[in-house]
Amino acid sequence: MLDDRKKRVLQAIVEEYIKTAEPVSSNAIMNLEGLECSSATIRNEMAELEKMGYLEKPHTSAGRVPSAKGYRYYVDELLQTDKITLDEIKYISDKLETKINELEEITQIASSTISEITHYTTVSIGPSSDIQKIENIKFVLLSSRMMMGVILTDTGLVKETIIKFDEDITENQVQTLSYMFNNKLKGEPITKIDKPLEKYLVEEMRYSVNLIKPIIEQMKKVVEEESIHLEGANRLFELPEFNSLEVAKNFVNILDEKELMADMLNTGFAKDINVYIGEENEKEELKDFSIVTFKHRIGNKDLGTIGIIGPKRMDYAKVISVMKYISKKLNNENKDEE
Amino acid sequence: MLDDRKKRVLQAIVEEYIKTAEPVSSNAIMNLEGLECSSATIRNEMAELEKMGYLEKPHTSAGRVPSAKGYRYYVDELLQTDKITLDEIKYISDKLETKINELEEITQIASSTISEITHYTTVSIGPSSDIQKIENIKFVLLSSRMMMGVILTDTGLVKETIIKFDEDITENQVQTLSYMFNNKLKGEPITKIDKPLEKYLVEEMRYSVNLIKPIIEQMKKVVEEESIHLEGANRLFELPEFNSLEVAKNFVNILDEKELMADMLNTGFAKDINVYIGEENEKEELKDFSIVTFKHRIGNKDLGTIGIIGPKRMDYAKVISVMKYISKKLNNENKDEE
DNA sequence: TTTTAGCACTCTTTTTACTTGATTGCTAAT
DNA sequence: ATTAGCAATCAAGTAAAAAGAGTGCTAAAA
Repeated sequence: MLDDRKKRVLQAIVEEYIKTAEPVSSNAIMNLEGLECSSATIRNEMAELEKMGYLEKPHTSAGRVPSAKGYRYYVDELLQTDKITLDEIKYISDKLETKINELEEITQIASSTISEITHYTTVSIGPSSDIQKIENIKFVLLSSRMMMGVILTDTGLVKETIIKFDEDITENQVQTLSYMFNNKLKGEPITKIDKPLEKYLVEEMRYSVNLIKPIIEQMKKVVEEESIHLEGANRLFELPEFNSLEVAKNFVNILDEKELMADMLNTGFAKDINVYIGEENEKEELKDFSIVTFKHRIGNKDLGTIGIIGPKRMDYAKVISVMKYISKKLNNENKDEE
Repeated sequence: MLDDRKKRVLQAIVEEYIKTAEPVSSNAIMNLEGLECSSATIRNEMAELEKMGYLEKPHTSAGRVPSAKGYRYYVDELLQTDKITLDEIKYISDKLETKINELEEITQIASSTISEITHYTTVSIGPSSDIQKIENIKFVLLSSRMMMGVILTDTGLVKETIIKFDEDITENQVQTLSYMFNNKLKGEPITKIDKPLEKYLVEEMRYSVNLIKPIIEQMKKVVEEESIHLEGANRLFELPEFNSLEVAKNFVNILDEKELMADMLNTGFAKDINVYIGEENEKEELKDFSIVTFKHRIGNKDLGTIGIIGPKRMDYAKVISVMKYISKKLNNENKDEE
């Protein structure tokens, strides 16, 4: 265990480094609250913290930088999650009060708000398809060979897609299809829309394959589609660590690989807010970054997951404070919706 | 006017510079076809071309680089638009033959194909809303206070949106609304969905404002929404000019400002393919880049506009060749759709 | 025993000077 | 009109030197 002064030194170094991105010297943090002693004393503490693995030295004559272990300790033990100003509270409230028509919009609004306040990049993704159940399916005839399929899920999400046929269809057929699909699928998980269902409908129920096949194919596609939303990709370029072109390129590549991100955000979590610091990320490409994931919900209705990507020296306190506030806000505002 | 050898020298320099991104020396282009003379002779021609404003020198002991005027002359007079290989033709054909469900998809497929072949970034945008007419409007009840509105336009586009109400609505009301909106709007430009219409429906036709207002608001929003699609944002980072962080940051900022791009692509064009070289771009932010816009269509059905963003030394010949081929292909393949 | 002042030592960063190499522009010969 | 030859120019690369920041250790003070 760390004694109180060591904790204070570690905290000061992490916070200073988050602010400046420069290795922190003993001079820089002396005389901070709780550290009213000489730089020599602090140097001694720093040397010990380094020996214990919480700090690192880029080279002999530089200051100290937190190690992954150091950040981890900071996040787990030292972090204060009320680092949010009145202005920020006002800003978030305003944003969340915008009139919302689709639940997906909440995720996007939350996502962009977080990006704006923290100045990091955010990625958001809807609730994963395996947990969603079908509440209602509708088909609408649009023109002689085209109809629209709409799925309403129990999480309040609406997924729609256009389906084209190679032959003309009638309003009557559409009605029958609506009725039949509803009957068959209401209450089932959306992943039920799949090949076996197609087979069943064609072979057992004797529906025309020309009709069923395009429907299943297209609906399956839309159901599986992860709609990934990115916010503030340019923000990270303001950070000094992005002065290395190496890192910058790396980052742009990460953003381009959407599956990677979707993967990240869908990994099973113990808690609603999870922090992955540098090397803790499973993916090699992410080891220079930290990621905080935030599964947000109203009541027990899963709305999706938001991921914040920033440098390892991300302002964890700010990020987590904002998330907690949004979470609270969502659940107060919308209590009546439950 | 430039004499033949000057044209040849200018062309050689532009093409060499496009290939290498290094200032071109007199040595590098001598002995190319049509330039069988000494480097001294070429130096004389280069000096003259510089005096006329077609070339520039980064510094005394460097080779020459084309000026904006040089590129412009090259694009207008020297460019050959059949610079497309058999492999590329095959690749494009394959891509365009994918089964397509929505017209919007064509634009995206064309856009990504162009990006893949040229290695530049592309931005695409659907047809501008002022030219589209309403072919059909449908409303579908989703749940007691929620319905979906679907607009089918004459360009084959489908725009849909979710509309929420503060009070319960019945299947009957939805039917009436469907009928009425269709009656009123069929054949009208989609921009007709606007405040005045709301006013008319509420005040003259005596519809409930609680019903009409959310509909108009939401439909107006979805109609005005420009869906911008980006492809290959990371490709530009392979180019040597992106080794300057300055330029890289600038580029990421451009990508983030979607309105800027939409603006660019919607600016009135004389021709279907337009080239804007560096400073010719109206927006300050774009002066280090060149942009080629491509308005593509099937018959006279406007499908949208694709913009290619690349460095000033973009391979104009390749880009324009690909566009012309796609344009031809679209109109042959889909002739029967007309 | 803990804290602190003092100072030599280390290593990066910045500065300066020097060398190399590519390319031009000019002159004079072809 | 073309070309060979060569001095002049300037970026880019290399090496050495100086400056600066921060530590770690020692010995004295609290």
